[in-house]
Amino acid sequence: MLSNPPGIEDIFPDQIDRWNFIVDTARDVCRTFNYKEIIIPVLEYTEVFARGLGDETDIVSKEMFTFEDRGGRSLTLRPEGTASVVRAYAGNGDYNRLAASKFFYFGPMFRAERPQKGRLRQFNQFGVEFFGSSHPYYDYEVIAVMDAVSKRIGVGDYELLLNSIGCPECRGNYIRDLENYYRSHVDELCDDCRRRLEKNTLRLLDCKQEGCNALKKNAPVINEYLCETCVTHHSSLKELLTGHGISFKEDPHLVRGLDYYTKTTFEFVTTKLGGQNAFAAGGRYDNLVELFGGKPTPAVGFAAGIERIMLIIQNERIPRRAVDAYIIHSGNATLSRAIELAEILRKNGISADIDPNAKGFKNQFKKADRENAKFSLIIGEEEIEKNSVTLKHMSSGDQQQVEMRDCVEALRKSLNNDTDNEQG
RNA sequence: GUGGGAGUAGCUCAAAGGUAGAGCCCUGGACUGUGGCUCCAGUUGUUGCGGGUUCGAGCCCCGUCUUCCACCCCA
Repeated sequence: MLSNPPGIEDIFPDQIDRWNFIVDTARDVCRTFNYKEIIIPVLEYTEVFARGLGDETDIVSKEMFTFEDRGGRSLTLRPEGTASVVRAYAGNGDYNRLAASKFFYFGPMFRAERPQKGRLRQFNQFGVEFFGSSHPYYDYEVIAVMDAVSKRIGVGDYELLLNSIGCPECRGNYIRDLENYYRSHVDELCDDCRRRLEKNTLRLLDCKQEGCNALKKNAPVINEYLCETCVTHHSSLKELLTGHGISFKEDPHLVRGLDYYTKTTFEFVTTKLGGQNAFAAGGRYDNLVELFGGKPTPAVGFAAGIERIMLIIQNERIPRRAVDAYIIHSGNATLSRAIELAEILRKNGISADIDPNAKGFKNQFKKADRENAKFSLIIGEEEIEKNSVTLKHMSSGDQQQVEMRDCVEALRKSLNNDTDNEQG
């Protein structure tokens, strides 16, 4: 038996209603904020990520699926979406000449990590990116999109963590002092943190080891280093969030794994994901478009993990999409009438299924039941003689015989009634 | 990449180194034109794969694959 590569999974139909519920909700929320869907490629030149995310980041240095094409150019399966959207935006005059552009996307991402709960090698993200203004309203807006998605999906008990990591200027001062502070305590650090000290000082604040955690208390805090512009931006954002009913928790230790962030960073976190806690994360990246060769364009966005949200709501009941009509026949002439009926129903937008091999009504009713069919339609010898069809409402068991030509109308009416009742 | 646990029927799980089992599911029957409930019967299988130890391995050993958990990191 062949198997999947590790961390690369199939999603079978029994999970699809849940999946679509998440995706449809996200898409609909984006629509209400006037974000436009963009489809970006899965493969990019490696340079897009190396330059965009930073050579020294973990993702680029050890987690990418990279290979050469036949011409010897290095290609990489995208590990995230933002770099691609920025690449696309920067290179497309139809959009980058506009005062503002608003995009969202869905799609699979690839990272060569060791799989565990909530962490796959191929996973799907839903992401939102805004280009064209440094106004804190847009930081608020993308956060509001994710907050609305979370609420509508029913992600319970989540928290929004918020921080500002400043602009390159004020952050530079901060990192220098942070580095000095930790350097003076280097013998108290764990091995990982000594490495972080050389590679990515900000990540020292993430360590969960006891010794390093203790050092955190007296470490310099980013807030005190932010320049006036960054401070103003951050407090405006906080006012907007508070003023519009989005609660958040300030976390001065919240840093992101990618180099491109400036000012705002945020994470939506929950305790339901095992060792992982974030199901969406993002921030502002005011310098990335320029880095990709575009004109300087402030931008802000986030990405959410669809599989992680699937895990969070795995015990919630999601309405199951079921076939409208299961057609039951008794072979021969009744089968060909049954097939005709299926065709008529389908052309009228009513979903219909049929099993040509089925023998016996009992057998077919069982299948209808298993398919969760709303109606069973019987076409047997008796119905053929009368040119009629018997409709059986499966949940109530009610049954009526109607003229063949009235079948579509009768079904349509009953299906609408059911929908109204469900909604009411 | 590091460290630990696990892998037996479609699923959830049993089986002191000595003949592979239960529940659910599935198939059929009781009920030949009526599903869900009940009862009865039946198939559940290369014990992940490959080696080794042993008279004998689902069980012990080695390797490998997959999976889970944690670390690293991240959605």
